[in-house]
Amino acid sequence: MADIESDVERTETAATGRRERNKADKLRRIKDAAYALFCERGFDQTTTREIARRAGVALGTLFTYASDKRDLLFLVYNDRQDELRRESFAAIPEDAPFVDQIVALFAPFYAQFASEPGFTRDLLRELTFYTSGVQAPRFQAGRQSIVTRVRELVEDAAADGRLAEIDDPGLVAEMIFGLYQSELRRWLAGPAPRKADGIARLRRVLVVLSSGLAPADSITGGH
Amino acid sequence: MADIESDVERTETAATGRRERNKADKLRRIKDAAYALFCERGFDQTTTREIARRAGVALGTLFTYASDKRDLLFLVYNDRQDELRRESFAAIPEDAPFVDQIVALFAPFYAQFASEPGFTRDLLRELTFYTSGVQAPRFQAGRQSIVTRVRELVEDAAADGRLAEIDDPGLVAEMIFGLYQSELRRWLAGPAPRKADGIARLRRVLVVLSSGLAPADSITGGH
DNA sequence: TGCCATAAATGAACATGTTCAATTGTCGAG
DNA sequence: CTCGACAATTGAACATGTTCATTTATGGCA
Repeated sequence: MADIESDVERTETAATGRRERNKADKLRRIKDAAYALFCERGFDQTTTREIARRAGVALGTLFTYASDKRDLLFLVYNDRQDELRRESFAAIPEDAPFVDQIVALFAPFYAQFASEPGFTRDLLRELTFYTSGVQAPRFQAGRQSIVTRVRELVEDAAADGRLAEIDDPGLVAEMIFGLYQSELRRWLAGPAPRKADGIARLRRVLVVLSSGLAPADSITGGH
Repeated sequence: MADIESDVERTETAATGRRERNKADKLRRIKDAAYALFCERGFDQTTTREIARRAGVALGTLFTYASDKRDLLFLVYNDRQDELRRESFAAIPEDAPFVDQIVALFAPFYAQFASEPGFTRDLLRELTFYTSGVQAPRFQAGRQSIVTRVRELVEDAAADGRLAEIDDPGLVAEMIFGLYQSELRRWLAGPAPRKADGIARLRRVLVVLSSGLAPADSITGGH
């Protein structure tokens, strides 16, 4: 038995010990099981026992990786949020119209959410005032960094004249993020949200908002 | 026994039968107990058994008045929402600046929510994609009627020149409601939200939005 | 008044989230 | 290799939302 384990150990990454590797494996299996079941059945209809069974761990093990069932949702989503954030930050075109930049920033989220609308609905419900779980700080930090990126875009656009002077870029960034969220909710309230529809509505909303943010001459020029 | 019951019946409102009156009494007690406990302990920490005990009914009786625990939240809130809506519609000043009208519309909600921030947080979480419960249609209808009132205010303001021409008043109304909601969430994320702070921020947000909605001359005139 | 049909209420039984004392597995020291 | 210390895992026990067969209360009728 000791020989076999030694063999396995050698074929795996040598740097990490067995304990560490077992933990990582279990975490991976738990995340996969939870995500699959949340998508298949929805958050409320998924039981923690079923997640544990599919992950091949005991029921209690779940609660050493997440503080509670809600936290499992964010254990799963936080990884995805990081990917999406990287992807979306990378997709922002430089020197493009402000609205195009914001749309490009949010587009990857729409793409992901359209593929799993049920999961996203549950997420949007559970993230409301979610601060207690172990995964909460990481989630909230990720979200904050998106708002910060929006603020930077506002500041840059104001600096080079694509937008008018902005008194409070932070306030505007939070307004844009708030509008994005409410659009997301409306979009997901329908039965089968399509990315193109969501993006189109978001653009219209941003155009209405921009009218007030654009330089004065661009407004008077438009009429 | 029959005599006593007859006496009671005569002293009460004669129009309704005993069965109907009993139901109304129970419903009242259930609403009161649920609201009190949701406020005291929060939604998650309140047990249905405790609500039933305080209301003086059996556990199962709760579920003849609400489809589930979440529905109890809206059984309680729907009455309040109706009051708040009446109050807020009545408080809208005519021929006042558009932003003042919107602020007046939402002010009663801020007042109520400031008095029970915990209850409101739970409500904001649970109302997300809430459509299954018996109380859901009434709640969603009430909410829709607020959006409709906002749209009317937009249309009226556009008609008499307090705002610029609006292509899609419905879209603008939904934007305003969306901004109100996101402001509410931010306001309630703090420890002890004060009405004046929430209203002040809402006003600032509406002013930023209005810049784009105002007639062109009022913008160029401002600078 | 006595009786039946039906609405309403009941709480035991079940399903599922969560805890925690007991067990098992891992690592480093000798 | 063996052992002790500690980290990780386990699942039985408990707490609480929900269901439903049974019981109780009510109103109409003879």
